[in-house]
Amino acid sequence: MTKSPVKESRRGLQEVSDCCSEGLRSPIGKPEADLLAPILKAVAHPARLQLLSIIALNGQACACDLTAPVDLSQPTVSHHLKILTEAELIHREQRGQWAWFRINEKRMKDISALFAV
Amino acid sequence: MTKSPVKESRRGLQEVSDCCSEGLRSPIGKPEADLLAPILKAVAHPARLQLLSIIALNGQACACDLTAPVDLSQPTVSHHLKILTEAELIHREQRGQWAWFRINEKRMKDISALFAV
DNA sequence: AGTACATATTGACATTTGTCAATATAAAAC
DNA sequence: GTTTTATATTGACAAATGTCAATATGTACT
Repeated sequence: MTKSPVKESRRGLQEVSDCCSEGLRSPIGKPEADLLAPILKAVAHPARLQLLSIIALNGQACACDLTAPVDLSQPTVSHHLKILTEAELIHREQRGQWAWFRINEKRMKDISALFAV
Repeated sequence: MTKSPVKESRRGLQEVSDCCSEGLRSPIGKPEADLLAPILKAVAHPARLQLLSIIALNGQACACDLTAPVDLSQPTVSHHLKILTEAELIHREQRGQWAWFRINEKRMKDISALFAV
């Protein structure tokens, strides 16, 4: 066995807390910054903040209930949910014809820790 | 006295914790989201994360020491520092010909609290 | 007032982002 | 299998963002 290809390719946005457990006070180099920025970018949009809030508030939420409150078209909301999902800020689960979303608590904790004093 | 014009106009990015002290679990409406998003946007960039980290790490930092580590041109770094300053994530202070920056601890706490479980 | 140094602004440009209408796909119900 | 309902994808477009070279402004020292 020469190399573990799976673990290597699977890193991506995976383990934020691995790099920056001491928050901004531990040095953030370019690699760490490139890992963190897309996650924060995903959260840095008014509609996506609202979506996160609704999902967090109810523990879970169906996509069908997420279009009205943000006052955007269905495709646009679907797009925002995809961005949140790909940043692993939320989990997606198919139930029948509905898509249900839950908060990824770990990611929230990671972000919170990053800015903790 | 009919209205307080100063307080009204001065709100802007000012008091984040006023709206969202219970984090994502308290409902975030459009007004709150529009208040928060620009602040998070300011932080959601690799170079700006690195800048924040360096400033936080040293307690303070001179602009003159911030160009080299992020490997960008002087105008670009100046631009990023302006964005961080306008989002009130850092404080700017002129000392002679140098610009010094300090972290705005309150803002960090606010962001941290927003994502706290 | 003239020079040297630190930082900011301007203008230009390529890239990315947010949005929707139209369409496609998936899942259930009939 | 056809129809309905929920969600995703595509394609197009305007707007915002990140970057730099060139230039301007500010601050101190002679």
